[in-house]
Amino acid sequence: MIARTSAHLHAFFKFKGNFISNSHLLPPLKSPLSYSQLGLQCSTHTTRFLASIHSISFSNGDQRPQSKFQKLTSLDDAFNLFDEMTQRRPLPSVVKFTQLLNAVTKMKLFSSSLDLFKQMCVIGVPLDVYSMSIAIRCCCQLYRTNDGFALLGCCFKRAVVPDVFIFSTLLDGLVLEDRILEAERLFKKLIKHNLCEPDVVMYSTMIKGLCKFGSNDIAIALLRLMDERGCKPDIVVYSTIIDSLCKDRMINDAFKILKEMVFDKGILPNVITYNSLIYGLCLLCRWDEVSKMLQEMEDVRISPNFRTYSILVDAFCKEGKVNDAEAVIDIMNERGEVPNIVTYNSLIDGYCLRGEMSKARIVFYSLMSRGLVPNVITYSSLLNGYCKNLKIEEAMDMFHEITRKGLKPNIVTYNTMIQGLFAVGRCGDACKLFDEMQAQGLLPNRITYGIILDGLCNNQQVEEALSLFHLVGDSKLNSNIVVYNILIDGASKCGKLDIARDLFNDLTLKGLQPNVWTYNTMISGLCGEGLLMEAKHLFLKMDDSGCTPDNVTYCVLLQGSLKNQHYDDVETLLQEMDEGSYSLDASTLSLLIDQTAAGSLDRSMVKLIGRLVPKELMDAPS
DNA sequence: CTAGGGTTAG
Repeated sequence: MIARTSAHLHAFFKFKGNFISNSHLLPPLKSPLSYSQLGLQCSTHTTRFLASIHSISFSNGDQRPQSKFQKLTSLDDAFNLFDEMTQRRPLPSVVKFTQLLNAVTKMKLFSSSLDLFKQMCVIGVPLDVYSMSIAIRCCCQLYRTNDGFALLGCCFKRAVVPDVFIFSTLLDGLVLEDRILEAERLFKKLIKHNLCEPDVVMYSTMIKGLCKFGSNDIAIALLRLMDERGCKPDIVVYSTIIDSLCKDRMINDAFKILKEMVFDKGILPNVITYNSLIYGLCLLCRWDEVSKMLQEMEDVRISPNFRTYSILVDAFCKEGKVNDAEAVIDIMNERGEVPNIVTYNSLIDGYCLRGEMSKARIVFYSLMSRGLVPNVITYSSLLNGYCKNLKIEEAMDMFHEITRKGLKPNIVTYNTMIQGLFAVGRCGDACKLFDEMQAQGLLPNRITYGIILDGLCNNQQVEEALSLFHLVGDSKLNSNIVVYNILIDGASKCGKLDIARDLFNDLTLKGLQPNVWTYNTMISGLCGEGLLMEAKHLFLKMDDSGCTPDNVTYCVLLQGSLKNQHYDDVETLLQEMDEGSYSLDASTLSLLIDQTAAGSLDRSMVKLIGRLVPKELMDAPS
């Protein structure tokens, strides 16, 4: 089974290792810009689509605004109205058709909207810059930005001059598809060739793209540039940047930008800005400041909305503070913000992560009694809970329940289940499921890869994991510090410290930054082999390279020092911990107590040790 | 009659 497994995995990752898509480069544009110069290929589908578009002259219908377009609530109504309009003679104006198109687009029915657009072309409604921009937006929202560019080509052909709306929409499409290089290129061309003067929306779209790509600095540079060019950044631009900084845990920078917005530009934050900041503070577990933010919102009379509550519920659950999450849900109910399935999913996940499966099930039944329908995420959380508790049969039941309920397990479901099978040592079944997943048309991702490497390492198949790793080679999959952390841990735990060292050196050569985990794993491995000097050396090195040691680092080093009778080091470490507000974990603490009792550790340290005991351990009866 | 920002499973 093992041999079959590995051949299998190898074969897969060898050929599919690079499934993370690369952006396609746009050829440089020449002025004047034309569709073909944008270099985007039409699909056959698009070609047919274009072929169906004809320009025929039209008669003007009446021009008064009609509210019936906004009143449309169902697609059927829209189609009926469309049919009725096409029967009228003279044909209603393009404005009427565009209003209808817009109504359907507002319902997010982009495909239907495009169908209507095609029919408009067929019956000869002339296209103007408005109708074109809506059609292009539909393409872009459907992740068919290339088709959007094809329509841009139509604009050129029929002398519709594309405006800043159309270009912003296309830019947004490229950003949506992660084609950031092309987005940048398009943006620069537009400015360079004076095709349109970017407005605040276009800047904000480009800034969103830069943030998404992880270049907050460049995004901020663009913020400065727009200001210089006389385009005033507004709350959306600022909030985009603030949100990105918050997501990247750069909360201080986020507050700096916020201050600039408020004090230099006189723009007050709104509920969206607050939500971003609250999210960022939650990520960093800075609960005091979260509550300050909520207080501030109340002071300036901005009510928290559904998303605010959702962020809080989710954050509390992730922190294990499920009771606090429950309290937030109560508040939501009181204030008429009805919790939805996502809210309850967070709660279920919170209980599952704490292993409180019966409570998770209670929430599960209560959400159903409220008429909410569990989705694949609900089941995946429960599945994950059972897996983490090593209740593999229950997990399997849950897995099958998903299909029984007519839902489809997704990549997360499979990843979770595969991880669960590895956790109980059922490697063969894990691999079978890996096959099944692909048979279902799901592509393994970097998480799958990590789970498999980790699963192999923890089931005495480190060699297998390493050969899989080498086979994947220089692919993007291996440019991930997590992969190294798993392998370094696996290698050192089975006594292959040389390999662990090699991996550690290799990652730096690749330009990867070791993180706290990497250092902790290496230090732990070195301590395990009694190589205290080398471990201490690495400890100093990590601090030098800007990686702050955490509790784990100190506890690992303490345990190493204790087990190797380096009592001087124990004292130094304890003092450093005291100065840096670190705390002891349960196992290190009990080791310290044992050694003090046995007389090998000086009693003068007891007081110091006492200060390092975290509150949780004090309360726990042991 | 057309374009931009916030939460959500591993």
